[in-house]
Amino acid sequence: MTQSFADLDWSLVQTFLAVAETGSLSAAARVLGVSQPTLGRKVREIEAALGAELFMRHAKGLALSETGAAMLGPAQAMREAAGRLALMAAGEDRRLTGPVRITASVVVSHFVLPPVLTRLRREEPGIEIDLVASDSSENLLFREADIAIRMYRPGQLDVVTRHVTDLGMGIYAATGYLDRVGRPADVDGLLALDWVGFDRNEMILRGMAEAGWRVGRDFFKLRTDDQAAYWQLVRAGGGVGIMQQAIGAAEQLVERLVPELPLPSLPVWLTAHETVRRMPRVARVWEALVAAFGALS
Amino acid sequence: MTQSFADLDWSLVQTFLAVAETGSLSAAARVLGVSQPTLGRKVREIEAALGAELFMRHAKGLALSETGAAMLGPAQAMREAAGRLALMAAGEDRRLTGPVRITASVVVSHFVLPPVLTRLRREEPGIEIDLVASDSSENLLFREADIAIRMYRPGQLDVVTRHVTDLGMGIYAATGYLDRVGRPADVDGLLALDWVGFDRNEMILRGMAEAGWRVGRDFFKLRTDDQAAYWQLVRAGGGVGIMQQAIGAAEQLVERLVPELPLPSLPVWLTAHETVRRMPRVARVWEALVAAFGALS
DNA sequence: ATTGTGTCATTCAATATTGAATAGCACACC
DNA sequence: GGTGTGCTATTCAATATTGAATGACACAAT
Repeated sequence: MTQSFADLDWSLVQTFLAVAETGSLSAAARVLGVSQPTLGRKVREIEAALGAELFMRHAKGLALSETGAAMLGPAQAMREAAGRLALMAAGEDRRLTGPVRITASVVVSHFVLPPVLTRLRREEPGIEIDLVASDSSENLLFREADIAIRMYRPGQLDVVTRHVTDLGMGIYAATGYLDRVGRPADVDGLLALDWVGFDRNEMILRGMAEAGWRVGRDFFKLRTDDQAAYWQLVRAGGGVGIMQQAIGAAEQLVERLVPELPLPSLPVWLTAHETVRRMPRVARVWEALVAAFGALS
Repeated sequence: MTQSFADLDWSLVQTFLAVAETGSLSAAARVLGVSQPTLGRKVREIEAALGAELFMRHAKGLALSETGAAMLGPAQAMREAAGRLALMAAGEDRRLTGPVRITASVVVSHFVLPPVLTRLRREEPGIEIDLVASDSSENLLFREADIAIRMYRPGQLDVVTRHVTDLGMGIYAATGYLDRVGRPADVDGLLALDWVGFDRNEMILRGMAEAGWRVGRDFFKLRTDDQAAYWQLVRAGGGVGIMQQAIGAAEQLVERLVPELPLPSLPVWLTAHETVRRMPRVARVWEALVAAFGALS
């Protein structure tokens, strides 16, 4: 029997939102931690319940229909309310055990956090960590992450921020690349080399401007906003790039260029909603991150 | 593994709301159409997921804790958003088959609608009807009902209203009661009898005021706001009461008193959200109700 | 034309969830 | 004290749901 509108299962709306935002059942399944056939059934279920086609099926995923697009507003309003609800409950949660979700940039996730979190897991086996490697800004207000590690000071309301370190930066190029083009003796020689940069992300442009180098986007002949891909391009000899000293130093395939050149360092901020920050297990992870980043200075 | 806050199953919030508003697992189970053990498990599940105690258990049900009370706001915001979402989808639903939810007062539900809905079921077997007998005002904005039958013109925004009939009212008393106290010859004799009235509901007081009878709440020696109980009290000889003529006429155990006395009639309004009203199966039920109430005039 | 990739839809064994039945409790009524 | 009522918590057979495996499809790359 078809259920009434008033009886719509709200978890179906959750499913709808995930599929709408990822663009496919498979991707949404990965995000939600369920299987693709399960999501397929749930999408059909909400479409049947509402008597409306919310998605148009394609070989490479699902696109929102007009109806589906119209529903995004209220669906996102539900998520906002659900996040507020979770925040209220967080104030009551005194458990030291349970999950903590951390979001950090791809590079920090790959190179900085693994040893930190591994040690924390040994010290606090009751705390489970979800690490979300993402260069986008998660919304802490809605409990999409408990702690965010950022390279800028977030300006969101009601969040606690703490400056934990400044990451020293260095200029690197692959040994193979340098063997081929020669090692520059000065800044002019350095700037004449091929450079790897970001695409739309202006962080490097701003950093170079701060160092007094007026360059434009086309100065970089290889561009990507994916930070992991960025470093792989540099490692592979794609050109000169900028990376954290701790990461560059650990890499055998690259050489640091012109080490005496002062570069602006990269500030690292921990961020959390103040209610969430007070939860015992989040506070414990926060302390561990403060100590770990402090040791990097 | 304890799930993360971000992964909270929204149907658990739905459960929380139903239990919070009904005050017990058993009552909420009846409302939601699931079993009491199922709701018991789901309440424990959301409490575990949020790491907070939302309810205080009692022998006669569950009372909200402070945390639970604080969560009502965002939970109700979710329901509001879910209702808006359902309304948007309703505009797309062109099916003539499926469920339609009607809410009407207890008396109309008991005495007027059964033959109407029975005939409609024969004519449109693809339409399923949920009849909610309730004297409270459902919220049509949130799709808590598709069509409401009311004795007053609703003032809600975006709803379509239609005045379908005026119900003639009459004064009745049980034959047994009248045999015992005598049949009044005039209005003074009538007012000297015992009367059955409402408790907090002022509808009868207002009706009598309109008829020029200034009486107070204590004029009624038997009082209930439950309209079915009201009529049963009159039928059982509890005193004089006012009822729709169609209902009074069909009842063998009562007699109409002072038929020449003009009473204000009771207007009947059909109400539906305008988007919902356009859905084919809701439009069909609306037509059937218009025709049925029209035949009562 | 062939191959590889990522997608959705289907099947069915495995797993999870549900609800009937029941126990136990608190309270009101007699 | 005994009985009736309405509640929550527990057990376990019945039922529903899930996901592994698979087929089919569209598209890009070769």
